[in-house]
Amino acid sequence: MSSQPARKPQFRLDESLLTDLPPFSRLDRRQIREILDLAVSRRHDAGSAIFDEGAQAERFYLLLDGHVRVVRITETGEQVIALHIPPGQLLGIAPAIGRETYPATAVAATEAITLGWPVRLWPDFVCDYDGFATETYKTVGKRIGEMNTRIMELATQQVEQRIANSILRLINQSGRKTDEGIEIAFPITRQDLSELTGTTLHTVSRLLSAWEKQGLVKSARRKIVVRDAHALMLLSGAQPRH
DNA sequence: ACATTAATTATGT
DNA sequence: ACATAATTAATGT
Repeated sequence: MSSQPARKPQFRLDESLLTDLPPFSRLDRRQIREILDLAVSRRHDAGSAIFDEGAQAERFYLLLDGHVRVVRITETGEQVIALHIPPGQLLGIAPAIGRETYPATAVAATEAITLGWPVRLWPDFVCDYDGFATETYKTVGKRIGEMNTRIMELATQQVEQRIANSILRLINQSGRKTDEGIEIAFPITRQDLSELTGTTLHTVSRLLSAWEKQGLVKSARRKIVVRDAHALMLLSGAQPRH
């Protein structure tokens, strides 16, 4: 149930793991080697926490494989999902926003592989590695932007539109094409979707059932396939550009 | 226009 | 067999 202990890779990690990822794509082979040799790789079981809200931020991570959801818990024990992180992105980058503790909990949505570095290396990364700072601040900006629009949706849109919008974002960021349509690439429950959109799992269930009858989506346990993204867009209340 | 409650059924280990 | 997930209807705000 819990994750494996952190360890130095007993075999050298291959440089190709990082060369195509935006924060590192401007670096030469030698620099990537340095970075990999400083990293600790770690495997996380699905459902296990990678780090906890409020804990001292000791490391920042790169998600090599798998999907992660970032979650906050309210006083009353209810969960709210802040966002999902697809493979290839940084997470736990508390130092980037001037924090010493993690602002939220990161849970592996699937089995996940991370690379981790001590936060004290952050300043070195920022000044030694060309493009690292600008790229990471770009992703921070994107995430803030996404959370921002979700706040707007929560305040103004109806449940149906919020769910449609969330599903559309999920297939944009983590969609995988199948013969049936575009599938959300990690397991997601009605409960998850309700925690993402501020509603109940019952309402999500009813809506998905209705959409399924109309051929908009096809869903099974912990799985959602979008068959008609365009129709979902129409439901989402997005303004068609004139 | 939604939540809540509750009962029932399906699905994966 | 058991826990988790999903459906459905009825009722409440």
